[in-house]
Amino acid sequence: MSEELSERSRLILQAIIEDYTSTGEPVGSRTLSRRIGINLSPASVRNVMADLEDLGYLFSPHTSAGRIPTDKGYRFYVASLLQVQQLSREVREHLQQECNFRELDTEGLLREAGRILSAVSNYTGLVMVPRFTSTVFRRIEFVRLTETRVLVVFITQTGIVQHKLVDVREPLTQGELDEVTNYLNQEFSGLPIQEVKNRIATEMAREQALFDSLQRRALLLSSYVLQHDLGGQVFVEGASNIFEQPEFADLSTMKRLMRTFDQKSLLVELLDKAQQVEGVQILIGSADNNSEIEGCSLVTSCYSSHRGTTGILGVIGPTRMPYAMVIPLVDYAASLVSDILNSESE
Amino acid sequence: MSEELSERSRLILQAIIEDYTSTGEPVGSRTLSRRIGINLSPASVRNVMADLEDLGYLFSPHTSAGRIPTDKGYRFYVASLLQVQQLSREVREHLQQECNFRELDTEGLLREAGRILSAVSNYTGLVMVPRFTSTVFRRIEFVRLTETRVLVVFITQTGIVQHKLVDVREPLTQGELDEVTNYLNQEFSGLPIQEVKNRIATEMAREQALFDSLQRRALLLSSYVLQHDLGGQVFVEGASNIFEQPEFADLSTMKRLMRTFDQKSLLVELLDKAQQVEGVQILIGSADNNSEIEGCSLVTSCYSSHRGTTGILGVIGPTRMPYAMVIPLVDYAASLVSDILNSESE
DNA sequence: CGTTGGCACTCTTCTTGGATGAGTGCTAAT
DNA sequence: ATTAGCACTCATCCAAGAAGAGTGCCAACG
Repeated sequence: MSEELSERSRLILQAIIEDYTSTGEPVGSRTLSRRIGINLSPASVRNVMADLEDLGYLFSPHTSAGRIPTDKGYRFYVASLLQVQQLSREVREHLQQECNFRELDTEGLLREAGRILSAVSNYTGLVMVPRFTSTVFRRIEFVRLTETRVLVVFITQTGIVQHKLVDVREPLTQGELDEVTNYLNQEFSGLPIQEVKNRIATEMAREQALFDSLQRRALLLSSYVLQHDLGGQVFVEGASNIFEQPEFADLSTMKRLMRTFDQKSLLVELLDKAQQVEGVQILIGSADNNSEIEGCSLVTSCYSSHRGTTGILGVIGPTRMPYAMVIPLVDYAASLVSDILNSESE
Repeated sequence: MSEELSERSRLILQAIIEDYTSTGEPVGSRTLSRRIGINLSPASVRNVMADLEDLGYLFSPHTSAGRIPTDKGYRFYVASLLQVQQLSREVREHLQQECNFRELDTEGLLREAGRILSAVSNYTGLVMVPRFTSTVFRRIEFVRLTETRVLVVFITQTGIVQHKLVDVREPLTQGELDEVTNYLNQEFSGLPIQEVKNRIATEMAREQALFDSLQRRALLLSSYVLQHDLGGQVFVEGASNIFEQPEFADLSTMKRLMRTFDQKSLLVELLDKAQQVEGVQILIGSADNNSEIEGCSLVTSCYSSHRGTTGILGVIGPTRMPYAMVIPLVDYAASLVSDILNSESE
C-alpha cells in the first residue's frame, strides 16, 4: 500500500488530529473547512477524509459522526507531522520552581520526578528505578538478623539503596559478616555490577581449593545475592489524574487500567522494552497484543548517569494526548534527572 | 435521646444490615417479614423501621425504596449486634498457603501482607511501616556520595531499611565516616530509637568541650538525622479491587477515592489515629469531617514485635462490608505479621 | 478534471409520556 | 398490639418522535 500521502491529505490529517486532541470530539468536515489554513469546502474535505479512512488513518464511530484518528493515524502524525515545541517558558519555570530536589535521596528524587511529570502533564507519571545490572557497585552491607537470616543492603554509585533477605546455610556471626563486608567493599567498590559478577566468578574458580575460607563464603554469598536482578521497581504517580480524561469515563476501562497500575508487571515489561531505545520513545495504543493499555499511549525517555546507570521515566495517558507538549516535557525531565544524578554521585 | 433499643428493634436492625450487606439493595418490609426468625407482618416491620429511621439508624433514598443503614446504624451494629465469626477454615488455609513469606525481607513481608489482605477481602489493603520512633536501632551506615552529601542508611532490629540524604557543612572522607559508623553502631545498637536520641543529647552536652572532635561530629550528624521521623510510609495494595463494589460505580466517588489513595497523607493521618488503640479498630464512614472517605470504612489492627516496634495494617472498603468476616481476617493478619517479625529478628 | 453546492439518508441524542412495580404511611379492623 | 387494605409516591423502563450533526453521492460549475 502506498504510504505516500499528498500534501493536502497530510494537512487534513494533521488538522483532524490537532482538533480532536483539543476537543475530544469526533471532527466533522464543516469544522475542518472553517479552520484557517484549509481553504476547501466541506465536500472536498469529505473526499480526503474518505481516502484517509480507507488507508486506515481515521475511522468514524458511526455514520453520522465525524472522524477520529486511529492508532495508525497517530503514529504517522508523531513520526511525520508533529512539530515538537520548545517547552513553554512558564512550564519550564514551573518545573524549576517545583524541583526542590536537593533534600531528596535518589529514590525520593525519582518519585518526585514522577510526581511532577504527572502534575504538569495531568496524566500519570511512571518512573522505573535503574535495573540493578546497569549500575555501579558502591557498597554492600551484611546485617545478621537471626542465625541463618542475613539482610543484605546494596548501595549503588548513584545512591540507590536496595535490600534483600538471604537464608544462609551455615550460621555466621556479625563479626564474620563484617569481615565479608570489608572484603567486598574494598575489592569491588566503584566497579559496574556486571564487572563485579565476572570477578566473583573468576575468584571463585581460583579459590576452589580454599574450601571453607571466609573469603570463599563471602564470594558465595554475594554471587547468590547478585544473581537476582533487584531492579525493575516502578513508581506510578498520579494514577488518579487519568480519571479526568473523558475517554476513560467508562467504568470497565478504568478498571482495566487501574488493575494494570496495581500489578505493575506489564508496565515493567513495556518500560523495559522502551529502555532499549535512546531518546524519547513513543508507544501508541496496544501496539502488540496488550489490550490492557488499549487507548493509551506511553511517552518515555531514559535517564542516565555518566557511570552507565540508566533508568527510564515517562508519562502514560490517553492516546489523544498533546504530544507536542508532552514529548519535550518528558525529555526535559529525563535530562534533569540525569543531571542531578551526575552531580550527586562522586 | 434514649439509646435503648427494644429487642425487636435490634433484631430488625440486624436483619436489615445483614440483608443489605449481602445484596447492596435497599431492604423493604416485605423482604424482612419473610425472613426466617422474624414472624411479623410487613406492616409491623414498617412501624419498627419508621422508629429506627427517626432514631437515625436507617434512611431511605426515596419514598418508595426500602431502607439502608446509616453510618450510625453500622456503628451500633458493629458495637452491639455483630457476632464475629471464627475465620473459616478455608480462608485460614488459603492464607497459610499464600504466605511464602520466608523469602521476603521485612518491607516485602509488609507489602505482601497488604496484597493478601486485599486479595482475600476483595477490598483494598493498607499497611503502614512502623513509625521510626517506635523501632529499635540496629545499625547505621554512612556513605559519602559527594564532598558534602552523605547517604545515611538505617536498619532497625526488625530488618526495616530506611535511608536519607544529608548535606554536611564540612566535607568528610569516607574513612572518617566509617569511624563514625563504627562508633555509633557499637554505642547504640540494640537500643530503642527514643533511647538513642536521649543518649545522644546527653553525650553532646558532655562533649561540649571537644569542639571539633570526630565524635562530636558523629553525634551532630546522627542527631540531625534522627530528628526527622522517617516512618509513615503507607503501602496501598489492590486499589483496583474497590472498582468491583457497586456503591463506587459512580465516577466522581471513584475519583475522590483514588485521589485519596494517591496522596496518602489522609491515610497516614487516619492510620496514625487508629494506631493509638490496641486490637481491631473500626472506623465507619467519615466520622469526623473527612468527606474524602465518605461511604468507606476502615478496619485496622496493630502489628508489633516484642521489641516494641509497632505498625498498623488493615483494609479499606465500602461501609457495606461483611464485618463478621473482615474483622477476624485483619486480626489474624496482624498477628501473623507480628509473629514473623518476632521470629525474624534476633 | 478537480471542486463545490445540494440533497437524501443515517444514526445518535434528547425529550416526552405512559406503564409498571416496589414500597411506604395511614387507617380501620381484628 | 398486630395486621390487612388502600391510596400515594417515586424510580425505572420502554417506545415514539423531534432535533441535529455529519455523511455519501450526484450533478453542475469553472
